[in-house]
Amino acid sequence: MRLLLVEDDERVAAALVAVLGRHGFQVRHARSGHEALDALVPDGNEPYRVVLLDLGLPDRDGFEVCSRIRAGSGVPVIMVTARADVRSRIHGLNLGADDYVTKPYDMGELLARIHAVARRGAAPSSVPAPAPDTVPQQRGPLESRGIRIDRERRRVSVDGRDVPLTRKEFDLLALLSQSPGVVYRREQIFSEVWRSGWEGNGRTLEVHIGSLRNKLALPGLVEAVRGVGYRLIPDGPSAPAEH
Amino acid sequence: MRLLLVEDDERVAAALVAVLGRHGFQVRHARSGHEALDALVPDGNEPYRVVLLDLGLPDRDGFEVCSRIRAGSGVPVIMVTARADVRSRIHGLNLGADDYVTKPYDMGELLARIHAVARRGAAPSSVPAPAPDTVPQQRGPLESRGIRIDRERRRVSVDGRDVPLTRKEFDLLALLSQSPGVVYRREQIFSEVWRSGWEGNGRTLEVHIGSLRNKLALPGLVEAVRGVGYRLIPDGPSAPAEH
DNA sequence: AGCCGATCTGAGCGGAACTTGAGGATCACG
DNA sequence: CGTGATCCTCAAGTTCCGCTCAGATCGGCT
Repeated sequence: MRLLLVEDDERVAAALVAVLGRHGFQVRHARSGHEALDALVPDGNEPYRVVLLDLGLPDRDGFEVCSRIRAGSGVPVIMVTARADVRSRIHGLNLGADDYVTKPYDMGELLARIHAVARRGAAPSSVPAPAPDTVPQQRGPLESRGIRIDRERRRVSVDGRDVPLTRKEFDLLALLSQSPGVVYRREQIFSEVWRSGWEGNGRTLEVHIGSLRNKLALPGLVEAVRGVGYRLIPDGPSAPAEH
Repeated sequence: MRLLLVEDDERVAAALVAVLGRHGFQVRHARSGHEALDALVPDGNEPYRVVLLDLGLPDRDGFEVCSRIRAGSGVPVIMVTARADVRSRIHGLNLGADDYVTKPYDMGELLARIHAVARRGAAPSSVPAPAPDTVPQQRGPLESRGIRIDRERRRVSVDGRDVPLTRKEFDLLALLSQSPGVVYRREQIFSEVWRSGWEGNGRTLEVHIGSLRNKLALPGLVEAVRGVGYRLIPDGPSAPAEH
């Protein structure tokens, strides 16, 4: 059974490869997200049954790698990370991870979880051939429509103008901008931007969306999807053709 | 989306039913393993997408219920229990559970995990009745007849043209397109697209089908099956038999 | 404590989405 | 063919949901 291990720490990787090997896995070790994505393109070989995604500290990248993997393949992903906070867990799972394991973990349990997702199997290799135009996944500062998002500095600028945002406004924008075009449902937004388990009682979300909108001053950027949630309209002509 | 909750504590169950209901699940509550197994035998209704298995202290029984469920059905199971020790975790996962969550848990995380296993979907049930409808579950964008359904973005396009749909219209199309050719019965449609088992009194369903049809402008795509429900006519020349 | 910005809540508005009802079309079956 | 059941269309209601504004509350800072 082939397994793809994504791990940037050589020593951890070596240990894992050894253990997994002893348990019957044929492990391919990728040192970076980029290498992992390369390894996942179908090459006629037996496909990977599981991806073990363990990016050390730059977890932001880990999340991104996860959603990119998910965008291009149906292979099950287990995120393994030191970030144990609930927000990160939820975020990882919502991004498409099948399981989320925090360090330190028990090796036996990890093995059991690997088997669990492996036996559940890959989704119908999501898009066999045709997926030309999909996945404009965002990396680094989002640069579209003149918007620049600096996640580390928590800074946003539009056409060079610096736009000061409050915490919630920024988190909201950061979340939505992760995958421009995809609809984030209300519950998902609440669970990721607010403390989890919190049910938005009043008009909280709408108000923040509102203020985000007029601070950015980019009409049509943040679109409400009635009864579902919100999304960002990506660059191009989204063709707001009416019925 | 139907969900089976197995929980022997009434109060815990009530709370969970409430929360899950608010998050769009149609929850059936089973008080015992026996009841759960009963509930799982196929009865023509929409099948359960996830089982939440939460047997309080008599965990021994919990394990047994899990493996019995697994023996008879491919439905994903999440074990929720107070037993946090590694041995139990491993045991549960090896018995066929898809995830193992220990109390106390974060509600948001539980929801995320439910969604994770639900989107991975049921494995072909090992034992039960002849699975005639091999349900070619659609994962990536559906591409057939020039119609493209992007569930993440909630976008539908026909021959490249973007077709804006309302919520019900989209949900309807998304449901029917899950298994093109298979007839969805009215009650089934109502229980999936509308909340809670509510028998559509008026001509609601027909109206929505109607507007879906002329928005898509693909004559013959959505077919009514008299007295039963609706279905999508798949690509091929399934029956050019004119009369 | 007192200030000030950020966040939350509630009411009202407007419009999109949904529902309902009636009449006409179509189908299955005798 | 005739008839009843079922489905489709159209044009009202009616509900629901997102937007805005204004005031209340929270929380960090001096």
